Amino acid sequence: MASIKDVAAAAGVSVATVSRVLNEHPSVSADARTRVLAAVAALGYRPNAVARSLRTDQTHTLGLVISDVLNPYFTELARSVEEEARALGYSVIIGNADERPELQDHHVRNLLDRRIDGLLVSPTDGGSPLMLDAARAGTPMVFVDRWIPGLDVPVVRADGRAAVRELVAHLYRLGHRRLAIIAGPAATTTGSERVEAFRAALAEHGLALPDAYTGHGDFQAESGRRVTEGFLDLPEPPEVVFAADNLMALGALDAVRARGLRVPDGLALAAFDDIPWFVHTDPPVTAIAQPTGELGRAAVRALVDRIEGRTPRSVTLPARLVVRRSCGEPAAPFPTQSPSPVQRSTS
Amino acid sequence: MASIKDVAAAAGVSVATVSRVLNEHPSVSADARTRVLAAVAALGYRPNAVARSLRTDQTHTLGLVISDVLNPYFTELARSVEEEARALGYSVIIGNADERPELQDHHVRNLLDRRIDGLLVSPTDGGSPLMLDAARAGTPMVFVDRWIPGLDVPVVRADGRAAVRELVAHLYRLGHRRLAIIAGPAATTTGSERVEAFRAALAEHGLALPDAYTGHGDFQAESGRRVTEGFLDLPEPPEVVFAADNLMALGALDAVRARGLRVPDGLALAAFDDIPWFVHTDPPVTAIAQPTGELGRAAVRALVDRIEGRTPRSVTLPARLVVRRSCGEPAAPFPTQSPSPVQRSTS
DNA sequence: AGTGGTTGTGTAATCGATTCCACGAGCCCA
DNA sequence: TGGGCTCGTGGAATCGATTACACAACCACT
Repeated sequence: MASIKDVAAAAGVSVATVSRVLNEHPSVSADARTRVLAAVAALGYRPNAVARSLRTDQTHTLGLVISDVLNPYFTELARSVEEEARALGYSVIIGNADERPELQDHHVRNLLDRRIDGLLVSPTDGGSPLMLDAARAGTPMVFVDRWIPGLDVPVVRADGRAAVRELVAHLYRLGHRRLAIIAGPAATTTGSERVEAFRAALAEHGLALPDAYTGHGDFQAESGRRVTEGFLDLPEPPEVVFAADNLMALGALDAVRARGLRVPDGLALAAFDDIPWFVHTDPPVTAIAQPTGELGRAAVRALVDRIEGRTPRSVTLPARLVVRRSCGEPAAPFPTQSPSPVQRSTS
Repeated sequence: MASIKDVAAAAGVSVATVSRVLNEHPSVSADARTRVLAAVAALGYRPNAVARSLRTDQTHTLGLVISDVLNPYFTELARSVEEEARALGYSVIIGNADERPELQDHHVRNLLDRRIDGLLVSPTDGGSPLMLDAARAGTPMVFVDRWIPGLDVPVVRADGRAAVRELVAHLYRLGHRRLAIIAGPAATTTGSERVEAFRAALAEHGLALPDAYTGHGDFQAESGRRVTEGFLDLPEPPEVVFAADNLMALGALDAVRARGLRVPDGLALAAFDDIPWFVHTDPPVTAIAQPTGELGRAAVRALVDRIEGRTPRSVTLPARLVVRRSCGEPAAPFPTQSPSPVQRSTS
């Protein structure tokens, strides 16, 4: 593959001049410029990004470490991150942690070794020494969706509390009183926050959240199935299960179906994170939708601000409830007189 | 961040010795080794992968350009690719082409500029000059799922012909005679092959595939919806629609539902590519399942063989039919006496 | 004692870019 | 005419690693 020296030789100039042409430095004569550009075209020359990075100490690359690529929420996030990064002149290397802290560490280490310009993380745990050190050492970093408390790192996330209150109000209105939750890992902020929001919302209606109705999952489908089976085995099973993410909801759906029960009569279901498939499941699933694309874009903007010397801002956007049929009430065929801001999907 | 010079100074040796210790070169004294390792630990030194790549001309990185990240098939593929690559000591940079040739080109160019060791591509079209040149110039490359004819590049893919024949036999047995297909772009191999396999299978039953029953989609949901609406507007609409990928099937499901019809009574549906959600849709969707994980792993192995000087092999694995309820017959509650190798899912 | 071989180490070249600095040419103005 | 500009250019240092080569020290043989 041709290098800058070959181009310089072909154009009859020095490598410095070639570099200046390529970087649009003003003081290059028109004559030299055309000769260089001709040589570049003739040789099919492309600058070696590795060499450039070594010299300039910038890779124009962002690292994105997400918790689980098979989760459509994170896929959509990754997509919007890549789009916004591309628009700003950066590429993205994605690391999939699969909800495993040691894999997350592997990717963070790998990305740091590659001298990425900045790191976007949705941590699977409270943070390894590696990540904490990197943050404190000044590696540009932004947390997205989940975060690690106590670090001076901007956070871009959705606030689901209002939507969870709406959801609980909706469930209460439908007559449900025994409400259970499948929580995520307590080490993640989204794992604990969603439980707290749910518990607080229940309290507003004078309802408690007993331990037996608090299942511990890991944000993956299998745990949703396992926890739901436990609920169904209780002497007094819950009437509704609220899964803290879409994959655990999928597992719950499996478990209900495996018992020969139906949603919502046997057990009603709601989920955090809305995805296109929820419109088509049997029945369509009531969910709390995050503004995923907006979160990804905002996270990239914050990170690039940090990298380029501007001051990054944390961003919190509201999530919203999307009512479908998995909790009992058939979606109204026409707008009801409901004064609440609950949205109804078209499904 | 500490460099090799800092380590050398701290350990009281030359940079060459540090490098030897790090690369496990045999002729280093035990004494020097321990001093170097101590300095490495004390400084928290990590080798700069950028500098190393420049010198060795290897990045230990594979590029993966996929057609659409939002398609669960490709997500699963990407995941297995990353896993296998990691096991073999490589990282992966994913580029999402979104079924747009110019975006595909952008990513290929970007990856080549970064001097990735090899490229895994699932082409969205017949191949741009850039990609053809790279292949001919000797860039290690492997095609996965889709390929470009006429290039000497190994191909790792699934052969769906047998499964399509089984599907058509299944549909015929259920009494369906008017069968339509939503094809992918003719520029992709999977776009044209699936139509050909379908047409050939129909011919075995004495059925034709009229133009009116051949819809042209682009592998994304919206096109599935549009084509299906067209089918439903025909004076004599088809009884079954076979979507050439899962997203177009999702679009078809939308279109059917929007008309107030139901699957399979209003219109039966089958899809190429099976995904976890198809078990939970209303009704569960009959699909042709590819051995996705195996494909991803085989593709990485072929590419790494090529990179490391061994001779890569093309691989073709069979796809298989998974019968569910979207074509009419309720899944049998117990194994039938069917002598055919058709698999039945547990849904 | 001299020869040859092994072992451990350092010096310096190298990868492909960017960029500081020096220098010559041309111009303007005093 | 000469001093000070600006402009265009090339030489060379530099980024952080790897590695060819030279060499010193040591050992083992003849």
